[in-house]
Amino acid sequence: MRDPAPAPDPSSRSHAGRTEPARVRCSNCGILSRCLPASLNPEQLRVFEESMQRNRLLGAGDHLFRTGDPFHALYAVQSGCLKSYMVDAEGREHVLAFHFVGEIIGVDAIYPERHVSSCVGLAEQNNVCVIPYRTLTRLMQEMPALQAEIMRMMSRYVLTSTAIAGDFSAEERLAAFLVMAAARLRRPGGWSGELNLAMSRQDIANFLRLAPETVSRILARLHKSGLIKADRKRITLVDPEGLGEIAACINPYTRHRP
Amino acid sequence: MRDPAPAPDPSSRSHAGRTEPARVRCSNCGILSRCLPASLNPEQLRVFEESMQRNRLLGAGDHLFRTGDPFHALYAVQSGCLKSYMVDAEGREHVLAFHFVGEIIGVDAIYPERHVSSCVGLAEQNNVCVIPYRTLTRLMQEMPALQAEIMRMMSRYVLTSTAIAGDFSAEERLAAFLVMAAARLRRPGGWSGELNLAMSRQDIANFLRLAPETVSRILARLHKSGLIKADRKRITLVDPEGLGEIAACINPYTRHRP
DNA sequence: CGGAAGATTGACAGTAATCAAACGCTGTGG
DNA sequence: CCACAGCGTTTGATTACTGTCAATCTTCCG
Repeated sequence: MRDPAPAPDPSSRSHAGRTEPARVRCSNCGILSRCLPASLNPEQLRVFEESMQRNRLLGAGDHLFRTGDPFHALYAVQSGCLKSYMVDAEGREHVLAFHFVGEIIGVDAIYPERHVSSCVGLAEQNNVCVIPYRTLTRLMQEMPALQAEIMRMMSRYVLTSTAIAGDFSAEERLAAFLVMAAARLRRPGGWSGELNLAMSRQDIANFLRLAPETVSRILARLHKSGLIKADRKRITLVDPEGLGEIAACINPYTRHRP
Repeated sequence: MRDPAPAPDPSSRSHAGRTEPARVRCSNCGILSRCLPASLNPEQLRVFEESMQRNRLLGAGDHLFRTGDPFHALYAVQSGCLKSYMVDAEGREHVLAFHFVGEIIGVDAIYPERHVSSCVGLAEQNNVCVIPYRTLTRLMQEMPALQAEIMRMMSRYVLTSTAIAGDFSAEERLAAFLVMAAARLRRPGGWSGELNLAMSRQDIANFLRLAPETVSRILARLHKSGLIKADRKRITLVDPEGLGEIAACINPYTRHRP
């Protein structure tokens, strides 16, 4: 999330601004291995790059799109962290998903052809690659590897959606959230056990359909149990196994790997 | 669900048996307009048909697949109704989805390459078309219309998953469930307002993360309010508008249509 | 007809929400 | 450099929605 961005394009260093950064070269991107075009060969990768629009750089609170916006493109998170949310008729906010580095945003808008949720940046800098949908579908025709990756990606999306949707206790859901976040933030290189969450307690609560007070209380309880260390947004998984046991029910990420 | 099956293949009348029915011809199928190959031209349709395996005919309680089974194919519901569910470590059953006529089963297994849920028939007869995944991905390459339909289908899957997952009251979720079921069961031809649910109260409860008693109570309450008539599995939506108001929050099906 | 399974209704309990207040960062301005 | 405002977080007390336990009723088959 707010970790040192993995080999960002130099031009994106024109930070602070909505001044559009230059188009990113996937071949130089530090997160290529975890992104959509991971399995493309060099020539395909070049074609894929060519079809991307300029990246968008969002500060904390900047919107990528809002409910009702027409759907034109999917987005890949190059750095940062974003949340998709809806506000219902009663004014309650529902967080549908958090989007970490390497993940794809916007699949829920394909069918309705416009965005049903809003998407906002959480980290201080959020760099997203813009993948025009029309182009993407064309490329899928030519690149079986890309098509396969997209199908996997959407399948994974369904898995994660159904995971938290289940009938689990507050503690189980929060534990699962932490384990999932850890799995999704983990770099191939290894991992210290320390999370740096970009989202607020309120966001976590709205995602897990809990009150923010409940999130605090459970985090405190897990802390006292010695399973985690919770200091504001810096959360350390002291006993991942123990956490995983609590979250045993859920967690597609730990259960099934191809 | 248990409605008169829409123009089923004559051979499927060899009911009662697991004796495999002959391959169904999509071009003759009564639900073609609501199914995956809806937008294919006649020639493409012929090719699509050729690549299908024999249909599977399931009685109530028969399993289509179980957790852990290797993933080879997606399934399209030609008639009947099925549920996907998981049993967690504590032995609780979680219903992930109900599958109505025209809907696709198995997308959550694409990523893990084996089934993470079990799928079982609910109606007395459930006829599902078997679409080998390997073949499907090949056909997608050649048929843009098929590819587009699959992307829409998976997007819709994400939408419905996130709908019920939200933080809504028991009444809101149940109302939304009824409205969604009505929308998904509605024939193009029109509709009386009467539902014939194939699933038990327990199934509904496990899907909506409620106790079966709560489902009963809320149905009774909605009945007294004059919004529905609930007689066992036969539920009539007397005041769909009123129901829709309660479910205002959720319901991708009523909200966004392309 | 009788038994079993599912559905309904009632009484009570528990988890998590709500209301309320205090605490601790963070950033600003004196 | 420190004071203070503002916001998010934490903690406590109480409420309420929904779950659990239990009994009854209905339907469906054997």
